[in-house]
Amino acid sequence: MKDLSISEVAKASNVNITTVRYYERCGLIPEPPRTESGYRKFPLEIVERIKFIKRSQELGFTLSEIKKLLLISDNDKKFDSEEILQFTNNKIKEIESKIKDLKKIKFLLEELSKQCLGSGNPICDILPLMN
Amino acid sequence: MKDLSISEVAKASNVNITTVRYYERCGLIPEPPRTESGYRKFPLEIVERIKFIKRSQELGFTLSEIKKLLLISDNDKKFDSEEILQFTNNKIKEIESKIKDLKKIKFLLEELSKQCLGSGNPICDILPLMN
DNA sequence: ATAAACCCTGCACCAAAGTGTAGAGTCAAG
DNA sequence: CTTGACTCTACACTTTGGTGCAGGGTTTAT
Repeated sequence: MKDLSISEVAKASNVNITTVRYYERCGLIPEPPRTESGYRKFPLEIVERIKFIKRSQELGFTLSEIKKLLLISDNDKKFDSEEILQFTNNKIKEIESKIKDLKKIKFLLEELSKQCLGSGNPICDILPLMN
Repeated sequence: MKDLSISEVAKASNVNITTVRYYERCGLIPEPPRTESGYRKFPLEIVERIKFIKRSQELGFTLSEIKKLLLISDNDKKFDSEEILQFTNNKIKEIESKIKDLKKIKFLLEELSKQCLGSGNPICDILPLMN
């Protein structure tokens, strides 16, 4: 198994090369080993990790939330069971509520789309959607 | 029906007062009428609109995406049916995919939570989650 | 009628999440 | 053995989404 250079990682995970270094600095990805001359060499799995980070961001999580989730999943010993349990249970509730609201927005979009097809006048009440 | 002052709006929608002005500047909420002396007076519905904006952000949408959605829902004449149809259909797909990935993360969290309870060693592979 | 509590504009500043640049070393192909 | 592509660090800059003044006018409660 060949390691990856930073630019290979960047290309494969579809982020900017400087973003990879930025994630390392922030502790979102572990510091990789280096070559003699100081070049980073990443294990293949890093690509999945970065994709996970990017996707989680698109789902509305901040880098610091994502970092905590990753550390927990890495089985970092910084956290005790109690804290993990609290974190995971909170996040689960948060996610359930996000799914609920995304479905509402989806419904709204479907209405808008329908009105567009059958040229009825759009009467789409977006506003009380989040209650 | 009494109108609302900017601070009433801010309090009711749980944002900073300056955020309300910011949203106005960005065109996310319409410019409200003013009193003689230049004070903004908002209709009650503005609160729902701002809540919708905040929530949509938490769901991973940017202000400019949210703006477009709101304009479309306002039946702004800037867009033709074709464009609306494209926009809504794309967003619907995006949302379906977000829901899918949120469910995956939820599953991961449930695994982590379980491992925490039954003190089995955590072997939770977060990384290939998004494929 | 005078504080306290509001509101206005304009501008500067802030944090998060990157991006770009300078200056220097490294590697690989011809 | 050098030219072009790649890497390094450090630091400055950018964009998005706001926040915080300063300096001024307004409203309300006593």
